[in-house]
Amino acid sequence: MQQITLRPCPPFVFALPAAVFSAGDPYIRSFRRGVFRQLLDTGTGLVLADIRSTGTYDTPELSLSLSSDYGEGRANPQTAAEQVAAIFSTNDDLIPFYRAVAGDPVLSVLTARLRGVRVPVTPTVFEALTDSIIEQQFSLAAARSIKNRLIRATGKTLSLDNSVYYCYPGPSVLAKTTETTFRSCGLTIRKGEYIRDISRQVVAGELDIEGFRDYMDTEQIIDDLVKIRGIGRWTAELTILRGLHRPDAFPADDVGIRRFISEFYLSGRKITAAEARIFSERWGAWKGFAAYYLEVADHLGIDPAG
DNA sequence: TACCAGGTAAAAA
DNA sequence: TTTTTACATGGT
Repeated sequence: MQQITLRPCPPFVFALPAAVFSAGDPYIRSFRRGVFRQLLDTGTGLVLADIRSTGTYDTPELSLSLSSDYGEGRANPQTAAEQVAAIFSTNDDLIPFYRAVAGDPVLSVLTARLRGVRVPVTPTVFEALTDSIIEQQFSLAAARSIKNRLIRATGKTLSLDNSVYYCYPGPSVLAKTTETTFRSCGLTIRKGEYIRDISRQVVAGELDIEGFRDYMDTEQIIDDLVKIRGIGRWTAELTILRGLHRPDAFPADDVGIRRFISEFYLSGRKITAAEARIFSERWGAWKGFAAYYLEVADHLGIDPAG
């Protein structure tokens, strides 16, 4: 057991995002009694991370308890801490975002109500990409169920205190996952092919997904991603928002995002993806974060007019 | 019980 | 070139 302390950039809230995005399977990801728990793959070993908030809103502090069944020093605790920092976006400075949308009638209310909330981020770009493929077309509830089954079927495991925890499978595992396994988890045969083909390209060194972090231009990343079979613009933009954590990635094709704009700004009038893309320009380089705040507000039933 | 839900590629027209 | 269709599970 090792203890590490993270000091997020204020303002920071922990409980709300942790609660909203716990997985529905406590052995994959859970949030109970103030403790967020997830198994992380550091590359040199698996680490079960227990994360709790020990600071305040303006002087935030996250305390990590890292457990492993590997010998001391095998799994790198610093890598685990970096993954936790990524998941909770602890290094985000939200103030420029809040300043940019201060004149927006809806977001000025939401950023006050949700002050400190960050877009949840996956430890790897690969995870964001496979997540997004699984979520294509389906309701999020259905996608989550399928995702959890895939993690249980293929993810590495760690046994601690008579419990078995599962972590998200990497490309080396998914490259070898059979059609039968994908299908038994509820994926379409087609989606199984997408994920397996992408994983094989990553393993073969033909595709450097994590390397997209180094690209300067978001549009260039979208152009490169949509060349891959199974990835359309929606998947590319969602991946860039959740995996690369770019504030300007805005999945305009998303029916949810279009619904939020419709409900919050247009008295329910439906809009097309093209209209949503134009609408989002009012949020400039922060349109991705803006969309996420609308999503959380919708999820929590917050009425920006009330 | 139906029917729809945070797309995409491939087939058909 | 543009328009349809198949896909698959969970919620209502």
